[in-house]
Amino acid sequence: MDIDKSRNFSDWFNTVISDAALADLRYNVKGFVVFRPWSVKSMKLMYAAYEDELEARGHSPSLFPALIPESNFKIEGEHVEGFTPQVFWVEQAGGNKLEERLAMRPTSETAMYQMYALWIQGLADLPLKIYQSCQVWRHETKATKPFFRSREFYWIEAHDCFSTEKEARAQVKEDMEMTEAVVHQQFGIPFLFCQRPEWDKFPGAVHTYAADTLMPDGRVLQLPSTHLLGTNFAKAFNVNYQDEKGNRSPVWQTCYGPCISRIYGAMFSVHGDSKGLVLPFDFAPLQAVIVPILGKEKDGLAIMKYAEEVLEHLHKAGLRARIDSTPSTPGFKYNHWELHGVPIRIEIGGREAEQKSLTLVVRDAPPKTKATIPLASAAETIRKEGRLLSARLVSKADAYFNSHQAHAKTMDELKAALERGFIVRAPYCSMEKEEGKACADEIKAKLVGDVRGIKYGEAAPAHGEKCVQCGKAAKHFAYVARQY
RNA sequence: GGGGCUAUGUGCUAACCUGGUAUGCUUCCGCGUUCGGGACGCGGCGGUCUGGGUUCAAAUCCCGGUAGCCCCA
Repeated sequence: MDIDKSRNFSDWFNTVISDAALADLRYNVKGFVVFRPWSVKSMKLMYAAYEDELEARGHSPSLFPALIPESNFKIEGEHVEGFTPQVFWVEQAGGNKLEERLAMRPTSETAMYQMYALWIQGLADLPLKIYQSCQVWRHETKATKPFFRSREFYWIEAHDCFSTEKEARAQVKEDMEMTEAVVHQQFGIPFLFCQRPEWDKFPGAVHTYAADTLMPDGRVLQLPSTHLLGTNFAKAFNVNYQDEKGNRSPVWQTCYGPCISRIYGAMFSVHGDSKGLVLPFDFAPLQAVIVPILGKEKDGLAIMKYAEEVLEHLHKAGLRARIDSTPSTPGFKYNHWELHGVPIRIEIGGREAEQKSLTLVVRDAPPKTKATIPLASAAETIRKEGRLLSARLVSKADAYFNSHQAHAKTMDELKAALERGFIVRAPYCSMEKEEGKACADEIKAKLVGDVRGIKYGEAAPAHGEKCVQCGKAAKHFAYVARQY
């Protein structure tokens, strides 16, 4: 495809979606896209990795209904206010108007917590840690973008209840650790965890922490967020437990929402190159593709027979592999599978069949880098090369992310860094709504930059630091970036 | 949320200004020759987003709808 994603990311993104058949954007409802097999296979692997991580940390799967009665939806005040503008409503069934309209869940707090109220009686029922993998619907801004911001998306939401604030805060921290373990270490996507400003929290939450990653066009994209809900929802939905003294108290809650379809978009955007997708070995639908080079008719049969033997060897080792025996020429297939991000290509012609060897090409290798290896150790070598490829992707992505960070003391410095596509740290007056929002609005209006919040765990600035915008004493270092 | 641009077969595109038989490439199907970095020949299938208006006549002009892309908030 040959498009430089750092020069024209939008063009690269749309081309790769269409050429690698990740999604079909021709479905005729705005903001809704058809996800095609090549992206879905990867997303299923990503779901599985995430679900394993959640279950290893004590979460259990459930499935809640997609429709939420309006009366449930309206129980928690801030939540209603925040989400109502985005809700799709079901108002009719079979031509009859419903007595009460039903919200298509934009998120499931109001579906799940009324059930939690029934399930939780005492300390023995806590902690309760439940997740579901599902799709949700939000009537987003008209600037929809496949994978990044669509009106229907596929995610996991984990909703946890505890008897103490301390445990809930520990859960928020664990959510961040899971994000590191999965999104960064496995998917290879670096990010910065920010505590969002008071004016930019999840509706109904006490605190919101969200992972921001950086796209090749210099805009940040929010990946998983985790929220300390406090006892707001528990009080509204009567999710109470009886403590040792016999008192009924509301539970402390957290929720965590990694959006797989968006993370997948971030993953291929971060790792892709001018030839197309580059996928981490563990999340590629195909880990190795065998391209037979048939030559003259009489050799053809022997070559195909040997290719089958190689495939069987790889399948026995548990690798996802196939032979591309379509009639196209080898050169066409090389380009085709590079576009699709298959990590390892195996070329098998007359020479390989004779020597019982195979020629190996790794997706991110410099042009014309090929190695010939013996069949006996092929699966082992492919696994090793796959691991190395994934590791290179993480370090390349980290290097890019780390080299696009800046510090600004003045609005001019901030402006310059934002224009270069950086995430910028700057001293900032306050994350409280009354004191700090005006500066964020100014920064948005003047510099098209968004105040993303403060970095989790980072120390406050020394005395004497002044807010980059208003010049008042800075309580925080804020992180500012252009956002999706 | 505001604005701009656009919609012709699977995809890209010509014709649109100046109304009159819809162009070429690609994909796809068939046959044959090919195969170590995007092969080729011959034959075939397939199209004016949608609703209304103007007109003898609409891909073309006008109005609405829907969808897409881009810019701004």
